[in-house]
Amino acid sequence: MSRKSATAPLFRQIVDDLKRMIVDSELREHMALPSERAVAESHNVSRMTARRALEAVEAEGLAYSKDRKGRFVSPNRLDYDVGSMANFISGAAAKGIAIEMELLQSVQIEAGFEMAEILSVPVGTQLYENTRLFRREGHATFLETETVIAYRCAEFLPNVEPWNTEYLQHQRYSPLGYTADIVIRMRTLSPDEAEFLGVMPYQPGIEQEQMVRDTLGFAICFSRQIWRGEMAQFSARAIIKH
Amino acid sequence: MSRKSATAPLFRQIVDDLKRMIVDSELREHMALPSERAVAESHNVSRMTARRALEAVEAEGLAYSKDRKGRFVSPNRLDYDVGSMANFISGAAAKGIAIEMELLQSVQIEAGFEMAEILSVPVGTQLYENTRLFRREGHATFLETETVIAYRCAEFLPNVEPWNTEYLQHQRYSPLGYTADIVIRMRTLSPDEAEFLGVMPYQPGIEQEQMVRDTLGFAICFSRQIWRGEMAQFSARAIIKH
DNA sequence: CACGAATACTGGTATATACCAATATCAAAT
DNA sequence: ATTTGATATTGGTATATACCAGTATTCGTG
Repeated sequence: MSRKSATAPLFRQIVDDLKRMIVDSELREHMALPSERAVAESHNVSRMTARRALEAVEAEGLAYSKDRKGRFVSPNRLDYDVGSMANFISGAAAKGIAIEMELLQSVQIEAGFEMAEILSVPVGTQLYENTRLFRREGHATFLETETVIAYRCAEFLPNVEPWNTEYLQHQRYSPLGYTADIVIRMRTLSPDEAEFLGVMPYQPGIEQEQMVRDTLGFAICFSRQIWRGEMAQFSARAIIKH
Repeated sequence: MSRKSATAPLFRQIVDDLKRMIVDSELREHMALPSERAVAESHNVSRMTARRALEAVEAEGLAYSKDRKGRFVSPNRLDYDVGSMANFISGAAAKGIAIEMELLQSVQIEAGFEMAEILSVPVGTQLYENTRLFRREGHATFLETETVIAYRCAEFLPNVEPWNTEYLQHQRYSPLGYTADIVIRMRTLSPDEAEFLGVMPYQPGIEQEQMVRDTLGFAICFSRQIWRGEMAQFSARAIIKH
């Protein structure tokens, strides 16, 4: 209401110009946007105003920034089908999308209070914690931390030494489950997460939690993903309960 | 990396102060945060720096702003269980959460190219389009636009005159379906949407699309929700396909 | 040619200032 | 008691300036 009667703010006009350049494909994926100073000069505004425009484009998910390097056009979203997460990577491959997975850390820990609560196990239970970074065409997309109950791991994979790093780099435990309770919400990235994902800290992203259970409903593992907001898209099929 | 070795930026320290005030419950839901000028004075910084801090708190979803009124503490998230959306309102009521639904618009239109594509019907097919605003304790939370194929509506509700506004105000067509294909992603709010939701335009929010089908897989209706980002939380149960 | 230093450029932070338009408050006039 | 109008406060926009710390390039030296 109200202000829309007046002319649009200067920086919004610049945003529109920049967006037009992107949708018209003058600028392609991962190409650099003009710098703050360049926009300031070309549009005859102060650098702060140019900055606001570029930040707005970033906030809309059309661009991402690398500290002191510049701003770049965001690639298309990556769809994550929560119903076929067991073969997420091969599913994407079938659509011609190559997903790279990097194992960042794999440690054995004891359940603290919070994780014991989540997994319904006693405090001190042995757990495996695996952190993986997923990229698409070299572009970091989301980060996953998976927490598996150790003895359940042996139960499902009797032939595999669970501490086999080679194995962990190519497989995930999630496929072992039968149901997954999923929660999706928006939140800002911590500085640590932002660093791995190559974005500025405190940018909004999307968090997805999965509680994976067996057919009897007993917990197997819990995983938490944090996605770059502009890259995330989740799809699912729900059976409507009447 | 890099900068974290140095001391944190001034505005981040202020953000931490404000966040502490919120989590320590010095400030409760919907209470006003200190104004930009007040923060500037109390922390001995320029107004622009105070503003950056308050905007960051807003970006993190802990506060929302009303133009020229101030910034206020965000309420808790509202969970939307996509598996029981047929009785979303009564489900929330069972948890002690009162959801108010307001019918903003209800029109009969003909399918354009895009919607015809989505619903797999010929261009020109009669459709009902209903727009509803959902609030919790008077606080706008999400906006829904539902597009129903008119003749399917009569099929499922033979006893109800579909153009009965009274009915539309209290019921939704979605429950008529059996499966729903759901897509969730983050995007910024258009100025129109922002106005209905009472937030500043171009703030990030979460969009949820639902394609509701009958048991044979034929389309019944398509609905699109846009949520205030800090209010949104989606939960679902997936059956893992092997 | 290879290396390293100087240089230009980038975004991030921070201040000071100015004006606008919407809102809220409160006192004066009716 | 109600309306009106002045005033203070709010966030939104915009400029000009300054400095910092990484990054990329270039150019001269060995």
